[in-house]
Amino acid sequence: MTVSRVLRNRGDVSDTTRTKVLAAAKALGYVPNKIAGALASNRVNLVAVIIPSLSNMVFPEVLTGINQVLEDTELQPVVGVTDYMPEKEEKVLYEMLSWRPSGVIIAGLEHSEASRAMLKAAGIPVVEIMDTDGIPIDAMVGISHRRAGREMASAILKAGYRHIGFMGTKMPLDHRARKRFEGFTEVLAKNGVEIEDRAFYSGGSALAKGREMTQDMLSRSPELDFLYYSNDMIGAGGLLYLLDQGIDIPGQIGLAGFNGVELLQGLPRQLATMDACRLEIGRRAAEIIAAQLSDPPDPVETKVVLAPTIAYGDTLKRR
Amino acid sequence: MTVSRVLRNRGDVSDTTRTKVLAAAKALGYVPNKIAGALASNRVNLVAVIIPSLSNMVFPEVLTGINQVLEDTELQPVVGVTDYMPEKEEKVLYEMLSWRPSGVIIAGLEHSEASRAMLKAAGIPVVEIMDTDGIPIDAMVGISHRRAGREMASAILKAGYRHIGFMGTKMPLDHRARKRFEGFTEVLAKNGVEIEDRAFYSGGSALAKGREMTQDMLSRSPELDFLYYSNDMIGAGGLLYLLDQGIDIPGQIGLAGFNGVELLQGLPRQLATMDACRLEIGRRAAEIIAAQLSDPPDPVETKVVLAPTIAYGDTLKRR
DNA sequence: CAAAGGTTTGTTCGCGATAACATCGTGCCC
DNA sequence: GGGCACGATGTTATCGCGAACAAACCTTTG
Repeated sequence: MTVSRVLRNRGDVSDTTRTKVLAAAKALGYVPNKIAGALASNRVNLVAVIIPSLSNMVFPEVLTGINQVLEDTELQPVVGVTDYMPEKEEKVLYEMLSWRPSGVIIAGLEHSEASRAMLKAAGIPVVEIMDTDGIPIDAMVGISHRRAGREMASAILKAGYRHIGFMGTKMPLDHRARKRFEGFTEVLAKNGVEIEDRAFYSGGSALAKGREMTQDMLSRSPELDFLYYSNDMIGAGGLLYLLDQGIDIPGQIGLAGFNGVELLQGLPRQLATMDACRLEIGRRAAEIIAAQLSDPPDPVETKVVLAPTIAYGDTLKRR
Repeated sequence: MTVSRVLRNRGDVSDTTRTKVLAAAKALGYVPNKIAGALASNRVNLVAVIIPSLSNMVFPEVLTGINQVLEDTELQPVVGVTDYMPEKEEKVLYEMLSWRPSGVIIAGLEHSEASRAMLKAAGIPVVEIMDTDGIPIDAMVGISHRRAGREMASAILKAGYRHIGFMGTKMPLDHRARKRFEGFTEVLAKNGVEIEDRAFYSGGSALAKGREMTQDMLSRSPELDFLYYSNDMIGAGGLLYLLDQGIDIPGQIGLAGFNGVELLQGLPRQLATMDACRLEIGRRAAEIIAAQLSDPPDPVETKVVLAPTIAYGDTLKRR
């Protein structure tokens, strides 16, 4: 018991025994068994973080934000990846919950019935992140992707572009991309504009795909004067292709992506994009979890809607 | 006990009771407590994966390889990030080991004395990955970065370049980058060539840094005819800059990076690089863990040295 | 129909820690 | 010097499950 107290820094232990215990622990290479500790204390201090993908640049940045905040607490994030598949999300969630984490941060607002039931039944703080177009189970932090789509559409129309092509990923289950697209077309429709060509890809190097798709689309639909990409990577590919071709950007053709990835800063031109507030989302989500778990719970805003900001860069005319 | 048997699919249970149990579990939303299970059975089925960074594109790919293999087993990876800091590695390792994982996959061969002691004392399979220039604690999978550096140097010299500049990250603790550099300079030295200029960066967008640094270096040392970058991202930045400047590549200046990232496929020119076998490393490491944990342990090769292959691309003359 | 043997279900104990409470010492005060 | 308070240390029960063994229940067979 004294050893336990020393190693957890809890309760009074005299300095002499404390040092003796620490010395012995070191000599023996003793590593406490958190499994037993967690069982006995009913406290786990793990936060399950469930995201669709790691190979995306956007989620690692969210993780960074989460880490930054949790580092100052005793909480530790544990990451699970769903590959955008609801069944896998369900499985990962089940696995995670069976470790009885202290909280859950999960991407998106769309989950299977079973997943929602598990989250509700878990009796722990749940923060749904990235997206705010929907009703959260508990807390949420994100941006409105519908609004992001709408704002980009407005900016494009205001700049005078009228013949718009769209390129995105072939991901029916990426609800956020879908919502952006919906918001985008909604504003276009209100202004009597329709998307004139579209293309979707899956797999491969996004940059290379952006190139190819742009080439294909322009040869198919040479009248286009604007290309909207569902992410910056393919947008960057398109940009590089158009620059190669000596096309006037943003005069002849305008371009925009989404995400505000750091990569863009190194391109010959700055691609117009919209910041998805990834780091901030991670931080705020972690803060909500931490606040709800502190004793007594700190009051926090549990429905956080961040405002994505448009970056015009060099590929979208301004008026 | 019968419930336990049903939920773990272990032991004989009649179909009638099995269905009854499953129905009840579902109705109650019962999620078994793995903490208690792990404590009782002394089996955890977690594999600790300890890597320096997630924002790098190289480690996510290793993780993908690990995932691919572990998905077919009952093992589950748990990721810890060290930010290239030995103290943090030590801390993360300690935290991880206190959950008593079934195996450890850890990047690099260089660890603090304490970390090595913990790994040895843990009594579980340990696979050190990425690098093979050194002596592993237990198993290792990777490439020789020294050799990678040497081979690139040979290729560059063979192509006739003699005035070489180097750009890399300011990371004294990235041992693999260091070893590549050592191998590189070693071959140069043998051929009476020295690196004529060098620059290091930290933080920021690698692509943008590649641009800036290349510009600076060439204005400082205009006589250079080859630029060797410690990673593809800054190499790509340099490439884009030089193309902007209308410089003849690979005639006037040759370029090479390292890693073989997918990104490169979308660039206007293919940057010369060397594949680090990231996916393969992840897969092999996971296979070693899985094999050693199967009962009885499958025999596997525990010292796997993969051969990095050079890709000449369009930025390195061939002869 | 009893014994044997297999299948299914139940009991007990312990995993390694912590919570809660109990005990031991020491110093202080009246 | 006795009583008390408080800090330091020790005891016991418990967390939820699985291992190992025990018991109950079937089925088969001579």
